[in-house]
Amino acid sequence: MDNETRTLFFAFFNEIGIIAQLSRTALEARLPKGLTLPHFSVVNHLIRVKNGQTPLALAKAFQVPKTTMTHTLNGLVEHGFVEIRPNPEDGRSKTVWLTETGRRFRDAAIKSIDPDIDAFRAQYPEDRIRDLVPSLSEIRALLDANRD
Amino acid sequence: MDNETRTLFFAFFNEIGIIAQLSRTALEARLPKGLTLPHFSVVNHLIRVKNGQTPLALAKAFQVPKTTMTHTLNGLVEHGFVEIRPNPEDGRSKTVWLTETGRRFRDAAIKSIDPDIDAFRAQYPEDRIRDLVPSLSEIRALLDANRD
DNA sequence: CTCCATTGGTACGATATCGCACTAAATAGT
DNA sequence: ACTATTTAGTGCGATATCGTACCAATGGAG
Repeated sequence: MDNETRTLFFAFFNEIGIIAQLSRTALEARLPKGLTLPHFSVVNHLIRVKNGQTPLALAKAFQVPKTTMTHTLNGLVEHGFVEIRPNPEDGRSKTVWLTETGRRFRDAAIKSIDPDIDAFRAQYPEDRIRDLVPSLSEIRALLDANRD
Repeated sequence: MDNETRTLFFAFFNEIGIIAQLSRTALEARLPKGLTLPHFSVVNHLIRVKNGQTPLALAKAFQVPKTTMTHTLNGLVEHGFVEIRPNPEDGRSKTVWLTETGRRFRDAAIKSIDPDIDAFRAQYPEDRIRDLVPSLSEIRALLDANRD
């Protein structure tokens, strides 16, 4: 393979990786101690997408192994942010439901993150982000499909 | 803040996070067992950028805490991929040098990853990636600068 | 109905990541 | 020169991540 091509793709995925790392760190700095990006993401997902999802559905939504999701959900249960109930449609499965405490946690997190978004938006305009998302979404879907 | 704005930025960073995760997993599947993306990245960096860097310089290049870099370098030393020598210019510091084994590891890794890049490139053309990199690079630099 | 392959979830162990505290060397201020 | 501060690296403990093995429920084939 052409070396410049390889360098280009490495540079691309490298930038992606560093942005992921920096944004994650920035977000976690706003969360109460002991809570991580996955904790916030799951709660946010339950609000924005659908409450009462199964653990496996959540694991797939975030592209993590199911054991990792089990661990994340245990943390959320310990904090009282979600409740786990049996799945009436499948005895092997469970469902995950937000609690009022979980909603308050999410609202507080949003409130403390908003200023950071504003600051970032002032330096990198919303419209430019809007232009990037479809490309990234397509790339994400391709990588996901290529995964065996 | 406008809710749609917030959703947009969350979507953006979410796509970034998932791409980072999927690409990392895909790369690590090609590496010998026990070796991770950071291991490969450091070796690659020593070849592409500069041999004989200090651990702290490497930590900064990859935006990880220095303790994490210490851990990664220990793994590389155990595999015989790098040698650590004192830094003649600073008694507190060290320098990291590739070994011949390390070069071979890197060459073999590249060879096994190239087909994946080719497959991806067939679905998402190189030129579109080339267009994305400057924006991502700018965003990475902004996030890095905003980090206190 | 019985068997067997598949599926959802967890227990456990290995290891990656990272914050905190510490040491030793370098540097700045006086 | 002397002291205080900063800097490079490590030891250690906490915890996030993930692979393997396992169990229980499901669903399909006969």
